Amino acid sequence: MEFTIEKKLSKSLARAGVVKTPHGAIKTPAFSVVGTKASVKSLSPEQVASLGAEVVLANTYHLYLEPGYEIVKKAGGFGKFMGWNGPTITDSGGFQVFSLGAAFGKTISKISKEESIGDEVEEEAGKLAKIDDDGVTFKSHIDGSTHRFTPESSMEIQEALGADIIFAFDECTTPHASYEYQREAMERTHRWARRSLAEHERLSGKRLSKQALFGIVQGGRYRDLREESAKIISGMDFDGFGIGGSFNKEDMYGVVGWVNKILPEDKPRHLLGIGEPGDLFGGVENGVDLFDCVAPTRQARNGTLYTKNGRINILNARFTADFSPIENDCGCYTCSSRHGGVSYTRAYVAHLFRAKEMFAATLASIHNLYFIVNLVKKIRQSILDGNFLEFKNTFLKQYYH
RNA sequence: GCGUCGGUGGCAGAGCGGUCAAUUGCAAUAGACUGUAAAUCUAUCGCCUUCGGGCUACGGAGGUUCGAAUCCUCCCCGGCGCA
Repeated sequence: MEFTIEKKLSKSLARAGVVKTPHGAIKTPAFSVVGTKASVKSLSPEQVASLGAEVVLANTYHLYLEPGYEIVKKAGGFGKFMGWNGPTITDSGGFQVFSLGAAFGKTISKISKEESIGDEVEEEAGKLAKIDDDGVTFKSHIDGSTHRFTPESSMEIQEALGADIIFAFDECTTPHASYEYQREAMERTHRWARRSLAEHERLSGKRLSKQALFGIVQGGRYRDLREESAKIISGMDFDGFGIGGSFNKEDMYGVVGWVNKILPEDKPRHLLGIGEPGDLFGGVENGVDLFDCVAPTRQARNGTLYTKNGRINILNARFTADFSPIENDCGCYTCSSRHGGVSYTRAYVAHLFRAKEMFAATLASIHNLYFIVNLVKKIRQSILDGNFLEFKNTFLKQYYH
């Protein structure tokens, strides 16, 4: 992997560049589509490509459970397995430490909107992930069977999955964890980062085209932890960096800025799991090159669609007889007239959702992914054109009016 | 005509003397979703409300009872059986 910066802005940390991978280039800033189980839910790889996506991210834990990493390895890696020829990324399974651990059975998100920080009572009962210093023991959410992930096994699996960019095994914490716990988890993530790096070297040292390994910065919402983590992870020989963990919604961009001021400028930074429209501007402005997020596809499947005037819920009664496209001047397949001279209408998409037709998910996902992927492309162009701030202000004013 | 079973909130369908404005599912109306445990989840879902409560309701009309969706009588409607 190779990273070059084409243009940097002087008034912010924003930059535009290119990440070159063995499977093609990613023009950054870029949004990586999420295809957790080697499938972007409800979309074919052709649809993913034609909406403009350049890179797909899959998940180590999920592919380890099914179909198993040996199968994916035999297939030639998850990209080849699913029929995606472009660049690929795998997450390490670190997010499942959170989602199957502290967050399991609860409504908490990695983004906190309240001030209820540090008041979470830790309960072990019911969790599917148990953390110790050496690794994490998971109970499969599919059949309850027990599995063990360590930094070493995550590297081994990710090597088999064959993505161009892989991540160090980390612990994603909840935003409700105390400062003491955030520190403990961060320090553990640092030790795991060293082990991930060492194992990756051992596994791929002999290979010519080794996978790029990104280290992950943690530290929750605390400035001293985030800066300490950025320094320590920067000091390791990673090819790029992930910014992970939990955030408080209102100070998320600030946290990203603290970290990116410390991370080496010449390596790409991936803001893990973030990607709602407003967040993309905040991320880019604070030095982020890569994003991935399930929000566009998950929300699409649940009827929430992005428009430049904000989100709409296509299931609302007011759309049942609305024969205009989801968004008038949108260039996506769903909104354009590429398929027989007419666009799909809000009324039709609403009907598909109400009738529980699978095609609803496809049309909605195409629209949302196009919206997000293209928004990041426009952000990139605005950096190159030198009008990032104007674009940001115009967009956000209209979107969050 | 006789017998029999049944008529419950938009639909299906529980309840069978009080704790019933009435279980549950669906539909409906909103909301949520940020490295996918998710084509999921949450709330509301008779009318009014100063959110304490008030009012009208289980085919219709009477009745029994302190109290009825629940028991009795008659009527209306539907299924089935016999004529």
